[in-house]
Amino acid sequence: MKYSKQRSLVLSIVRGTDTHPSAEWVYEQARKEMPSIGLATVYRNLNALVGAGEIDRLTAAGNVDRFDGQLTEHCHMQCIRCGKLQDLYPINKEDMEKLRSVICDTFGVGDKNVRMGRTLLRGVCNDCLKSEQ
Amino acid sequence: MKYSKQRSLVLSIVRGTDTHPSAEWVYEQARKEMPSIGLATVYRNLNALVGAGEIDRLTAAGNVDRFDGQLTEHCHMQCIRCGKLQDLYPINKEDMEKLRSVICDTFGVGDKNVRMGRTLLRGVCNDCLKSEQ
DNA sequence: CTACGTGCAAATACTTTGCTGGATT
DNA sequence: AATCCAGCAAAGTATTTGCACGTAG
Repeated sequence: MKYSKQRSLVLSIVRGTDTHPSAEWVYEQARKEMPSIGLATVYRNLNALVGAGEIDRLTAAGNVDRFDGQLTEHCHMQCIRCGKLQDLYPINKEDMEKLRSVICDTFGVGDKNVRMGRTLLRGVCNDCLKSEQ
Repeated sequence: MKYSKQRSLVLSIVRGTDTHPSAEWVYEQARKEMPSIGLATVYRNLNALVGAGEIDRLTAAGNVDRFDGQLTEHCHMQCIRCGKLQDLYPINKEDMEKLRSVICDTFGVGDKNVRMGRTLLRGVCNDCLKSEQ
C-alpha cells in the first residue's frame, strides 16, 4: 500500500488517541495539520487502513462508525441505555484466550471462529445503572 | 402503547422470522398484507417496538440495521470477512449465565453490566475459514 | 512512468421528521 | 374527546463515487 502524506496523517491521528474517533473528528484533527485535506480522503483512508488491518472499525447502534488504532487486543462494551463505548482490557492478559475458549465451548463453535478483539459486548454502564436507581 | 393495525403487523412479521430482517424487508412483507402502509411507518414502528423491548435491533458493520423478534435469549455472531450474521444459542441454556460471569470476571466489571443477549460476537465463519484455505 | 491517491462536488443509501388527517382507547 | 398514529413528501446524516489532476514507488 502506498503511504501518502494524507494516509500517514490519518493513521497517526487514529493511533494517537484512545477516544474511538469518528471520521469527522479525524478530519478536523487532520485539517489542523493539513488544511487542504478533504473529508472523502479521510473516509477513503480510514477504509483502506481498516482493510489493511492497521486500525479497527467500531460499528454500534446509535453511533456513527468509530475507529480504534490501539494495538493491544481488547474488547469493547457499549451501554444499551446511553450508547457510550468503553474499552475493556482483561485483568490478566492471558485470560483473553481462556475467555475465548469458554465462549466457543458454550456455543459449540470452533476456536478459530471467534476474535475477542473484534467483539462488542453490550449491557448497562455503571452511570446508567446508578440513575435507574 | 397503542397497538395500531400497522404496529401489530410489523411486530408479527418480525416475530415470525429468524432471518434478522431489515426495515426494507419488513416493509415489503407488510405491503403484501396492507398495500397502503408507508415505509416511514415501518421505521417508526420498528423503533417503537425496540424501545418497548418487544424486539431487538442488530447493528453491525457493513449491514443496515436488522431486527430480531426471537424471545429466547441468544447471542449473535458476525463474520468479519463476509459480514453475515448468525444466531448462537448456548448448548445448555444455563451456560449463558456462567458465560456472563466468566466475562465479567475477566474484565473486572459487575455482573449487571453485561447482557449476553445484546452482545455481538465477531470472528470468521466456517465458510470464510474454508475459502481462506 | 504508471498505478494509485487526492480534492471537489455530486450522488447514494438509509433513516427521520413535519404536516394534516385518521384511528385507538 | 383526547391522544397517539398513519401516510406522504421532504429533509437529514453519514458515507461513497466520478472525474481530472497529482504523487509515491
